[in-house]
Parts: sequence; structure tokens; C-alpha cells
Amino acid sequence: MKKTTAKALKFNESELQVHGFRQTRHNRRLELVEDYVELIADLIEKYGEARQVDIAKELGVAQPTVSKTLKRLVAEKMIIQRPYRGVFLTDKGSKLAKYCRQRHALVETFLTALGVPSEVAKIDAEGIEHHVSDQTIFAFKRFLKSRQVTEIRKSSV
Amino acid sequence: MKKTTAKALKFNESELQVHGFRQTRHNRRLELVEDYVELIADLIEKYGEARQVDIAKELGVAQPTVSKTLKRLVAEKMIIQRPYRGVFLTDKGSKLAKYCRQRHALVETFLTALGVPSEVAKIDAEGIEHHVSDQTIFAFKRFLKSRQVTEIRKSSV
DNA sequence: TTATAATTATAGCAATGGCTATATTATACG
DNA sequence: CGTATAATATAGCCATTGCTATAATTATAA
Repeated sequence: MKKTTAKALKFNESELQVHGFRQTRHNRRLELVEDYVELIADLIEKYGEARQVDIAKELGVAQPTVSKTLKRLVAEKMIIQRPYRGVFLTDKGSKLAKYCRQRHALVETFLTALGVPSEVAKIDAEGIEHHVSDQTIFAFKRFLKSRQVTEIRKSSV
Repeated sequence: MKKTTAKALKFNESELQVHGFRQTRHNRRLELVEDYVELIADLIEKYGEARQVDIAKELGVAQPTVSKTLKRLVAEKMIIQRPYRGVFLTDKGSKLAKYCRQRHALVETFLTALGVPSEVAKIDAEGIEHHVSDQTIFAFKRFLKSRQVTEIRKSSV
């Protein structure tokens, strides 16, 4: 590459790419928060509360790691900690959890419908969910709907 | 949750979940390496070489950040640095890049075929690509193939 | 050939997300 | 009503991925 190469890069073209990487980095920073609120919602639903030890076990990390991350979630007003009574979601946290769980379920359902074995779909959905835009979600839903129609047609023949 | 709750958690059920989170954390650690080798391959293809400044511009990060990451890639034997001449992929790096680019392209193609607007598909694919297993890739391919058949049938009517 | 410009490296800072080991505190049970 | 146990917090470590500012080195062009 000659001296002029840096300037020669067509930024009209590559700006989208930069944007893609930035968006992805941004998503990556949200992943952990999303995983936590989602899991906390699950635990509260199942057991009535979410304790650090259980969060740690589910995530496969050590309890002090959870302790530290929960502080961040408190700072971000996602949760409230009641000493020795577990953590609870704020309105903000609840909303995020609801959104994440729906999106997660949809991605998993979509992958399964596409023929991915359910256990693999579970794992992949865990990673993918944080990176699908609303528009992709919309496309997934449309696909599922069209499949449903196909299924109905088939069964009514 | 009562005293016994931690033990009450059914580990047969949650082990899969733990595995999912672990797998995802593992994937997250590979993301950066994959992004780099993929981008380096692209730059070499386009310009004959990949320099730090260009990598930095494309990724939207500062050059010292790239400098530091490249050291890691050298340690992992993914690239070779030729002083003031840019970086080049080793065999290992080339293989990874090839795999990533194929997977990336497939994800993007898949999303587009599903009706996701191309610019959104580009961005989403950037995030999703690192989290799709071979089995999901396989399902994506199958979908594309079936669509092709449909297209052909339609056009031949 | 030497000065300038481009390229890369380094220093030093901050935030994040892990870990182990070890306090501390609340709850529950005897 | 104390005390053992469970739950949480803290201390202190490390690696990673960012950043800015600045130094050092190489290439290129005058």
C-alpha cells in the first residue's frame, strides 16, 4: 500500500462497515446486562427470588463475580438488592428482561423451526439473541408465520 | 428461597444452560480474533496489504488498540508482522479467515434471503456470525437451497 | 541525502469481567 | 437466645480491550 492508501480508502463504502463493528461492540457491552436480567427474571419466576449463588450456578461463574456485576446493574438501575433476600428487577429491568426473553424465545423457536436440533438451537440462541435487530426479528416472525400457514395447509389436505 | 434452594436447583436441567453460557463466553473471546483475521484477509485482497492504520479505520478503533491486539495475534500464530509493511496471515490465520468469511457471507446471504434489508443484514451478520454453530450453518444452507428450488420452479412456470 | 511524513510502538490510564481467599452478616434451628 | 450455616461482601490478583499522548523508526520525496 502506498503512502496515499489510507486516504484512498473509500469511506463512503467503509463507513457502513465501521458502523457495523461499532454496533457490534456496543451490543457486546450489553450482552452481560441482558443475560443477567433475563436470568434474574427466570429465577424469580421459578423460585420467587434470585440469589447470587443461584445466578452464579446458572451462569457457571463464581459468586464474587456475580456480586460485582450486580453492583453495576444497581448503578444502571436495573435491579434492587434486598440484603440476604436476593435481587429484584426495577421497572427498567423488568422491561429489558421482558424484551430479552421474548427475543430469546423467538430466536430459539426460529432456529428449531429451521431444523436446528433443539439443544444446539438453545446454545446458539444464547449467543445470537443479543445481535438481532428488530428488523431481523420481524423477518424471523414472518418466516414462522408462513411456516404455520404451510403446516395448516398440509394438515388440512 | 429457602435454605435448601441452592441444592434444590435441578442440575440435570440447568447444566445445559450453564453449557450454553460457557459456550457463549468462549465464543465471545474468539470474536475479536475472528474479526481481525477476516478484516486482514479483506484488506490484503483489496489492497495487497493490511496496515494498522487501515485496520483501525475499518474497525473504528485507535491505532494503538490495533497494535496491541496484533501482538496477541502474533502470539497465537495467526499473523506475521513485517515492520512498516503491514501484517500478513499465516497458514493458520488464512484458514481461520477463510472459514470466517464463508460463514459471514452465508449468514448475510441468509438474512437477506429472509427479507432483512441488506444494510441491516450486514450489521446483524457482523454480530451473529460468531455465534452460529456448524449445525445452524447447515440449516441456513438448506434453507437457501430450498429457496433456490422454489425460485427455479417459479421462473419455469 | 536528508528532511518530512507515514507508520508503528510504548507508556500510562480506565473499565470490564474473571478468579481465589477470606471476612462479615443475617437467618434459621436447636 | 445463641450459634452454626448460608449468603453476601471485600480484598487483591490477572487479562482483555479500549483510550490519549508521545516516542521511535522507516520510507519517500525533494
